[in-house]
Amino acid sequence: MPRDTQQIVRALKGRKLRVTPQRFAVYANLLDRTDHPTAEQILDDLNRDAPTSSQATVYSSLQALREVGLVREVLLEEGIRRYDANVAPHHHFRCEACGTIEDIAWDEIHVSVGRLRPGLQVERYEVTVHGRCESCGQ
Amino acid sequence: MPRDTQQIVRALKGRKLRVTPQRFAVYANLLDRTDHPTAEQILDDLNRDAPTSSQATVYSSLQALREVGLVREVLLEEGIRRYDANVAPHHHFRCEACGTIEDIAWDEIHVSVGRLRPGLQVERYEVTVHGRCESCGQ
DNA sequence: CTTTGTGCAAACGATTTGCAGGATG
DNA sequence: CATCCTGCAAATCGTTTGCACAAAG
Repeated sequence: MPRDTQQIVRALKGRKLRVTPQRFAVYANLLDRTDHPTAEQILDDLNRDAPTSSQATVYSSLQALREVGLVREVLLEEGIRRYDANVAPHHHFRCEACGTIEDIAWDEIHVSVGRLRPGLQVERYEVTVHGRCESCGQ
Repeated sequence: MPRDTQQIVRALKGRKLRVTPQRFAVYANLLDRTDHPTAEQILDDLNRDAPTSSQATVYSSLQALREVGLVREVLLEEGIRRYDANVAPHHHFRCEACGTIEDIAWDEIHVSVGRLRPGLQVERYEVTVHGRCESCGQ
């Protein structure tokens, strides 16, 4: 369910990215999923019905979107790069059974990172929680 | 500075791993560094002076060590797999400037992961802190 | 002596790159 | 119409695999 087209166009233009159909599609796709897909999954999804974008273009679009801060990379599994259009601070939960990744709202976890050992300047942090999701129960 | 040889041999045997020179070397190397090296860095380090181990062997040793719980994989950067012989629970700090990774003792950070949303069973969690290390100053 | 591990080289999968043609602002 | 982007295919990088030989227990 694509959201407001104008909004996406504005986001891209605002970041000085040319609005090409491919780039638009990649970002729109990411905005409409909460499953943190890999580049390959996005590509497959985009080309499901009709050919929309090439592999190289999806990769370069993701890179561009990441550089301008519209998309972030999520690293929770060995050698797998996932993407997320939710760039607001939040934590992640990963089901050890099925691999599903879910967002955890920032306030759901309380963290107090004092001023660690002297010399380390903290800029940001995030928590990764591992466990079992609802469907994988115990 | 290799630590007690006996200790390493015991650790391997205790996990039912044959004590080969290559496997011993990989684990010893990891025990003696705190920089969370990649497989390639370990390989280079081992073969610095004399050829010690082949690439394939380092990879398979790391996998074996990981399976028996002597080593863990650390994922903090895009597509980079690092290894750590410190398997006790702890957090990580990554300098955004130089990429250095440092361990943060478990008690240095206080986290309260309540029982998130119903259905999610928490097994473990860890915090990743991003910032600047001492040498990269402010 | 049985089983497991090593080394080599080939195979792989994901990501990147070079470049010519096409689209955007 | 200058610049940036796309698509293709080839190149690259880290990791894995198959297999014959060697070593460990």
